[in-house]
Amino acid sequence: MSDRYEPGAFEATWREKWRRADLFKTREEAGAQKFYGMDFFPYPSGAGLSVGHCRNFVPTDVICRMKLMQGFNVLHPMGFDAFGLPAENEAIKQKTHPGPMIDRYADTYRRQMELVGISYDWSRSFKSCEPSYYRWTQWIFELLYRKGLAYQKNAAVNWDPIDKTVLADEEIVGGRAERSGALVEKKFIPQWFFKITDYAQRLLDDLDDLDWPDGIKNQQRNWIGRSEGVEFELRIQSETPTAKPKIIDLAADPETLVSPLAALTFRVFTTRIDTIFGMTFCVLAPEHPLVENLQVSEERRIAIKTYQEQARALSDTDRQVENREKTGVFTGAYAINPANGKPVPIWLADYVLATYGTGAIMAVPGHDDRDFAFAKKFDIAVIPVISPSEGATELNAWFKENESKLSKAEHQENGISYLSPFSTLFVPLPFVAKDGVLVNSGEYSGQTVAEAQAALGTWIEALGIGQRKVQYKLRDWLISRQRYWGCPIPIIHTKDGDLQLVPESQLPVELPMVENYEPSGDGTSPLAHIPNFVNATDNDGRLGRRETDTMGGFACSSWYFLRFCNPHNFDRPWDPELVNQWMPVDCYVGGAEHAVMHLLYARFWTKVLFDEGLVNVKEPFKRLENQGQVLGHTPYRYPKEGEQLDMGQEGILISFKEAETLPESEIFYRWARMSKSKGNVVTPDDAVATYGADALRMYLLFVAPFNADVQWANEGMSGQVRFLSKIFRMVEEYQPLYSAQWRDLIPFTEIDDRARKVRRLTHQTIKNCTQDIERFSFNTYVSWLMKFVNGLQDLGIASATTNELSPGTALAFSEAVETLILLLGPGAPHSSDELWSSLGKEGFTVNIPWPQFDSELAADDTVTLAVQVNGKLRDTFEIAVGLSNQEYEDAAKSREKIVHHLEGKAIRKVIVVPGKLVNLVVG
RNA sequence: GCCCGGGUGGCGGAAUGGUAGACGCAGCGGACUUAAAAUCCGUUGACCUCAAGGUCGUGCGGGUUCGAGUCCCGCCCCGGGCACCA
Repeated sequence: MSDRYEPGAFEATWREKWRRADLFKTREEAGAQKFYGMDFFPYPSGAGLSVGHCRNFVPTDVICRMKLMQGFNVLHPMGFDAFGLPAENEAIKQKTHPGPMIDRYADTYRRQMELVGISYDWSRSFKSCEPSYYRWTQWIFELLYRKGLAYQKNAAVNWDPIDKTVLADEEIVGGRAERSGALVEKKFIPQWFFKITDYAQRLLDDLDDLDWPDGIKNQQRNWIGRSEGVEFELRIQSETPTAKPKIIDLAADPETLVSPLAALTFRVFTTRIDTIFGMTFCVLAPEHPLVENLQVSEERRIAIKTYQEQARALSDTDRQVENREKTGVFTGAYAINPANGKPVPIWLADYVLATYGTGAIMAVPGHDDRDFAFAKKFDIAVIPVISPSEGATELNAWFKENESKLSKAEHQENGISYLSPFSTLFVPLPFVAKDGVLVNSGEYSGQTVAEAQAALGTWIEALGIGQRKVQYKLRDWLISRQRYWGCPIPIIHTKDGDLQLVPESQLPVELPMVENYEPSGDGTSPLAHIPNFVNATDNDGRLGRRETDTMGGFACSSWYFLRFCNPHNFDRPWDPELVNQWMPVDCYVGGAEHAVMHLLYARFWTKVLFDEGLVNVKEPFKRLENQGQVLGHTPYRYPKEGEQLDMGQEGILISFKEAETLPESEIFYRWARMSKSKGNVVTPDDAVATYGADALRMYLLFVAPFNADVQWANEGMSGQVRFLSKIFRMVEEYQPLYSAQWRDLIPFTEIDDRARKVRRLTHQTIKNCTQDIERFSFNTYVSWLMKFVNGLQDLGIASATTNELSPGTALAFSEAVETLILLLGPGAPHSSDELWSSLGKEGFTVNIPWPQFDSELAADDTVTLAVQVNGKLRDTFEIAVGLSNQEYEDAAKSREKIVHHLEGKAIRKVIVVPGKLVNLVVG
């Protein structure tokens, strides 16, 4: 063996030995505990892996390898998320078929993962585009359909004109398609949805018990967007416009009551029912169906139509511009505020969304920012009904006195400025805080917001015009894609326009292998233009039409973790016994960008499958960890005069080659996510060739906390080369004195002070390494190993061969060397095996039991006691552990330096933290 | 605007309310060497001081505590997510 880390000499050899020994085939020993460790399902891109990807799966590998050594049955699989837009787009660009292309790319991924020594059980691998897999994706689709959780409806959807497909809300960022960057357009076509909204509450509730990063849990909570409120009905009165709208007293006007218009109603949802007395207008979304039924003058009808068309033409981006000026149009109709019987105008405005709640709101400009902005622009009354509790009484009195002045007409003349007389009594409007008291609200005046919400909710329910309701922002999951490269939806449209499921026995509906699969661009899938595919016989033997949309890739990744438990089952998606044996995934590792897509969908499917009794877990991923990104040093140049920059860019991306040719004043560097297009990718191939796989692994672990971003520097790996070399040298030098029998001999050998220190260090290191791997603190895991090596050197292991060692010390060093090699195993498995064999041992360290720490051996017999005077550190000294508080106190007081600080002062208080610190409070 | 993270030496970062800066990188000084590489030893937060020693120091301002990087209140800055969701 060499006295340094020479990866070229042994790493590939060990990987070959692991492969031949089938070392990572999943062990399923009866009686052993299980550990399911998994990385996110990767899409194998043509660029291959970068060291950034390794940052994900090296740590997972470390924890899986430790669990293997601890005797767990470990399931550590890897497969490929092969269906979907990225693969199809890439294949179109390359003028090839996505199937074979993905196979090639996946092979590259696998080769690179093996190069880094990841312990995947490849016998369980699959790609989501294989019929043997997607057969069961379709099977689950059918299950959802039968349960009423999959449905088709004509919907306004997000249309990506570049990728020529429909996209889910989640795939749109700032009005642009996340993938293609295209401005998303609106399109009305029939779409398939999964009814995830039925599970909103459970998806929210069950987050509480998950061991996930708080950030991800919060993102999911926000995405689900639960809010509690009241939904109630408003009656409408249409009327022809007059110069000044007259106020209609419904009760006093029998005509309005018999008029068919009087029966017109619409519903609104509010979370602030306590502000109902302050409702001064209502707003309908432009798309609200009621608008067509309003009887209004021709003039108004035209204005309304114009506004509706404007709103429809508006792209989502335009509509979502920050602080956009409010727009709207008065419908000419009035609704009756049920709280006080007063009519309020009904407006149309696009700040109310058709897709949330009822698509209509009661507007309370006094206590809502948006309503206030709208009221201000269109000069609508603003009536305060909530006040900070101080001053509420005076305010109420003022309202009582001035009630007559508060008519609508009066207000319109005075704008909102009429509030100024009591501005001293009132905070500026809109007052949106909830810690206030009702004013100007009839019998509810004086109640707190919370009290009034309860009372008014009850009142609405008793009146029979509404009820308390919970609303969610979560929308149903849009699953269909008008594209070729995806899992076909197993549905046949019959002649009569009915939908039928393809019988289970006929699954999978296979994707036809065709040459031309490019998007048709007409809003239909390319599959619609393949007669052999489209023409199908329905279940009654008649000619029907096959559904030609395919499922988005998130369907495939919503259950793959179940298939890994039983990947080659031909008859069933999985054997429940096997799935229940392995599930849930104990540790799931991947990027934070999937917070509200994949992770929410997979949870939804798992719950549906749980309800069906097909799995016995309600949640798929017990623990989730997000790795930080690896950023590459990326050169840019400043723009030349007149040159256009992309949004948010400060310069123009250039290659490293180009950067070398330009003067320093014209270029600058930024840290950017590694990507092929930025040319800043460091591949594992390069890193392994130059520094070695173990050096790469150790550097990835050590460079930063697991979830923090990393600024990549190749030089960092040379530090790990140095550290590993140090270990090789140490083991090489100690090898002649190594005794494999240390465990048996130590009990019969005298352990001197030095031996005790060696053993203490060894056992403390075992404890710390085990704990830190468990809690994903890999950087400190590596640093404990470094301290271990440094410590053994300080204890003279290097001079062991030249100096006489006591038998006990020699055995203690043998234990230490062996332990070091085993603790190193998860991080640097090649080196671990190489060192292990250099001690004359057979086999692989991954099969050797993980070292056990002995708390007695790990315990210190002396401590460094810190002595503070008035909280300031004044002295430290070594003292035995296990003394009484009094003994520590006395020892501290007798220290020379301390005596000096105590001179002439009285000790008022003494705090003793046993074995740590004594704080003397003097005055 | 709302919701999450985060702010510690020249750099990456450590630190269950108890000795701030572990471990490493980079630097500096030295040993070995004809020389270099490799390796080893020492040193490295700032300031005051010949020294012993002392003062300050974890984004800013307050507070709780015998004791605060850590807890509380109020801000500032950076990163991420959501956003006219009633």
